[in-house]
Amino acid sequence: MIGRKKLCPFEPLHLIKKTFVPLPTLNLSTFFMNTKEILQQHIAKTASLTEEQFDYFFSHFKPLSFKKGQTIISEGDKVECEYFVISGCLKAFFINDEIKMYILQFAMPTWWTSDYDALYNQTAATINVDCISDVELLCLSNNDREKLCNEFHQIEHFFRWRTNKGYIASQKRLLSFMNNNVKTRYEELMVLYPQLYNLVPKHLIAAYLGVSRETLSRLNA
Amino acid sequence: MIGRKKLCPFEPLHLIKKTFVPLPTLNLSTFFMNTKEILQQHIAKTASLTEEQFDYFFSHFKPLSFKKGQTIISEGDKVECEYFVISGCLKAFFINDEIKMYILQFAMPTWWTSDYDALYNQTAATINVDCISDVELLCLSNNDREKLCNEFHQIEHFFRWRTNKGYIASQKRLLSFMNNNVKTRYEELMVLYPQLYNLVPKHLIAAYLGVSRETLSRLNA
DNA sequence: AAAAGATTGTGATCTACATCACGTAACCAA
DNA sequence: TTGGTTACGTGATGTAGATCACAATCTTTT
Repeated sequence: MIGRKKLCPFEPLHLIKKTFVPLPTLNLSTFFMNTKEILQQHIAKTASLTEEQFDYFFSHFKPLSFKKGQTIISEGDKVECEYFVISGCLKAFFINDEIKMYILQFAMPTWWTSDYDALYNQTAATINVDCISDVELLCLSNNDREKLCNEFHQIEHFFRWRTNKGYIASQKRLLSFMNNNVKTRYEELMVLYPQLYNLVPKHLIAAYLGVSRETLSRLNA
Repeated sequence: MIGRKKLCPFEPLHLIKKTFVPLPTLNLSTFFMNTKEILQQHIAKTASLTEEQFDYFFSHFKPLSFKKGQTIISEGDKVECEYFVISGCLKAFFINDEIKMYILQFAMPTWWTSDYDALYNQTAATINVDCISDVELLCLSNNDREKLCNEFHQIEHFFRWRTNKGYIASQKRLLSFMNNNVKTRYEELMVLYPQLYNLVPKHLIAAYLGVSRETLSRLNA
């Protein structure tokens, strides 16, 4: 665990008042599943694969473990893979003039992350990905994804839907950025992902919201 | 044509100095193609369909014409279709508190537009789409898209790539929003789409950049 | 051609957020 | 336990961009 443990003021009151209840997004059933089952359950929501097909699909993923603070993609790298998060939390971020950091995405269990621009267009990475906590990942290469999409219609279907969801979420975030002030965006984020409140330090939340850590700190008053 | 006709200061100098040259993005060959050929050429870039398959695909599109100022999607509507632009220019926008407008997308020829959140999730529209100029569109229903994606692997492939490109562009715009000031964002937009300089009024450019029209106006100084 | 509406520029003032500076508390490693 | 690092709060001050107000063009309609 990283950051201080405090009650998240954005959780519904009944959760705060009662004794500890598992956070809704920390799915306990997921916690006891193995890596393969986690991916299988994730895929099954949008694509139907036979056991054999899924085994074949799964055989293209490489399991990886990283420690807190380790880097997975650095600016300038050739990007070969995308990553499916089994446990832990990553950040995908951009560093401006070697000074300011902007976080594009926190990647939590069952989320996918990479520098998709660099990955699809085979250009050097412009964003970085590193580990906010110890993490377990499944790594899928760009070539294998395209091969699998080509071999199985259902897999292409899955990836269309995944990207679709990402696109819609990205449009919403853009709108929120234009339309709302920092306080509103912070509240939106905390309502959507209350686990972030204790999982990541506040200056990273600020970097996600696109404000200074000082301004974020002053919002509580 | 809408807006004043002035030389776009963001075009390369040699284009400004010489007598009129067609803008690079106004593809003259496209101009003389018919509706079906425009869609066919667009699809052919990412999917290979036989003539019969394309005819079948095309038969699901409904051609529509609108006049400048007409509304295609209003907030609160049930959204049934997405639109492929043949000619003209649309804007997809959000209105905040019945006062401020934020433009999510200008849709130009061979671009697709809709309220994708409402379309995919079958919820009421939160964004509006209307016509900045007279437009010709091809309309494809959500049901037909899903049916076609299911029937033809290559069509699902096409839509995966289309969404993918949109996702990457959206992420880039988000980063630019966090990282750059108005002037830089304006210059980026004008370099990417110089035709917008004369095609749409400046207050719409401002609404796309997320600033007031006054601030945009003052940038020239 | 005249009237009405849209588009754009510009001054004056206000405000949300950034930046700099400093202090305190929690965590970690030896 | 101690010393170093990271996280976080808060005052003082600076600034990009918003808002309000008014005027000058340009475009469209009648």
